[in-house]
Amino acid sequence: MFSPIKNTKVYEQVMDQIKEMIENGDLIKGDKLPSERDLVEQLQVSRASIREALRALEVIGLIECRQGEGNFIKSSFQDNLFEPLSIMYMLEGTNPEDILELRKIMEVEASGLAAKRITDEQLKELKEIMERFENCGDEKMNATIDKELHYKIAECSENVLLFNILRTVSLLVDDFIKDARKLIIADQENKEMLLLQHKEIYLAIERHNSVSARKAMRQHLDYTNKYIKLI
Amino acid sequence: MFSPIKNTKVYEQVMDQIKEMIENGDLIKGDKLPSERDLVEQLQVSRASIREALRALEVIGLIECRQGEGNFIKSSFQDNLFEPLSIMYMLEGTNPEDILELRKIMEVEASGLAAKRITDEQLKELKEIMERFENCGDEKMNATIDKELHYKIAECSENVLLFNILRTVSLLVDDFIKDARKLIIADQENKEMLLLQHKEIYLAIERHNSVSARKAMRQHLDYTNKYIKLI
DNA sequence: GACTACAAGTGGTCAGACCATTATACCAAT
DNA sequence: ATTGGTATAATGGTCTGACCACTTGTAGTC
Repeated sequence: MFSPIKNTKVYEQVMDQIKEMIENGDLIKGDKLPSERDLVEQLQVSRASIREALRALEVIGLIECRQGEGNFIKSSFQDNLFEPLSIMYMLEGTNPEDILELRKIMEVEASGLAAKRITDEQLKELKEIMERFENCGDEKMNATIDKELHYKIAECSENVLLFNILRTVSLLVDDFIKDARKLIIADQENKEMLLLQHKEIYLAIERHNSVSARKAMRQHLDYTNKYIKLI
Repeated sequence: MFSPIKNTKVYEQVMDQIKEMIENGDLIKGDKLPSERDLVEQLQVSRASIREALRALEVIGLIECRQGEGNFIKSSFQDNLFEPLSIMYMLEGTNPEDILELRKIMEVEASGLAAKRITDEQLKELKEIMERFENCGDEKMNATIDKELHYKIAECSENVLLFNILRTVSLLVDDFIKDARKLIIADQENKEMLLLQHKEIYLAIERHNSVSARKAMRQHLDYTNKYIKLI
């Protein structure tokens, strides 16, 4: 019958107005917001409220605050999801295997899409990463390149949303199972196995063979996931 | 050679301390934080800084602020991701089809997992929703039950992370293509088609047939996605 | 016993001050 | 002409103390 009264806080209204300007395109990536003191006059609220709103916009990844310079609309939104996802993971009583499962799902599909959509240009970049991967002795560097490779494949899926979420999920994996990667690579036999698996993925993508790419990625992640779970 | 000096702001330190207490389990779901004035004394900083930190924690979904009562650790984290994901979608120049594609990927896999893991109890609940879906004439109600069904299937995947992210992605879809669902349902022929498709999904899950469940869900989403893209 | 009115505690907002950092322009020394 | 210093203004960061708005509990009243 009745709907509850919503008590709109000032800082929420400030947030909304700024968000709206961004949605409307009045403010775009990299733009500088009016100074906090200007906003005080324009919006007729206290600076404290302005700042609370800005703080909120900052943590959701919309703006970037630089002391002495000003407040800016962020130009990269790649890491927005990490904080909230990390919190969800921590407090929702999540099974650690859930995250591996989720990553597998996304990575497999990303690989399939990449095989379909990758351009020659991107293929060259991917090949270059593969070569560095093969010729790399240092273990730490090896792990870095491994990440880079998966990252690149995800990017080639040409689905920004998938790419960014997958990236966030991978960060979570790294964060909570950070030692596993090293352990896997430390073993020489594994190392060769991994190299082989990556090669298969690469070749499938190169041939634009989506089915093979998904299969190769699935096998690869089944292998590494099994390893991680043992720890 | 050198690494940049990090200028740690006060509100960030406050955030970190509170987050740490939560990570350590000193504060758990539903707990009440000390009052802002208490925190001022304990942390020896101004209330403004405390409040900026609390605001930040609020928007990432960690705490809930209730005027007159206090600040509490949130007990549900289901909607944390929406804001940042929505922003990413808006500003990253995302192709609208990306989100449909992503939803399809996740929903198909969720359906497959649900077929594997669903309990008899959950099956009963799912069946009950299906029955309501069949016997429902009202279009608006129909859309609601449709959502409920997909939602339940995702839940039965027993992967909290997948469930929550899928839920968020679905919210995004609803938000940006909100009229499509009505249009689809408005057409009587479609309506029967959709009912049939849902039934197939349900039956596959009931038989714990993962492959069929994924296939049925994929066909269903191919159908609706095609419809949406026409608009 | 049920209702009312008040008081205490809490988050929400405001005003104004000062600190810390950055950018800029100008100047001096080389 | 380049480098380094200096003064200044603009901006974000922090602090203080006051008051408003809401929730809760309680003492008082009928």
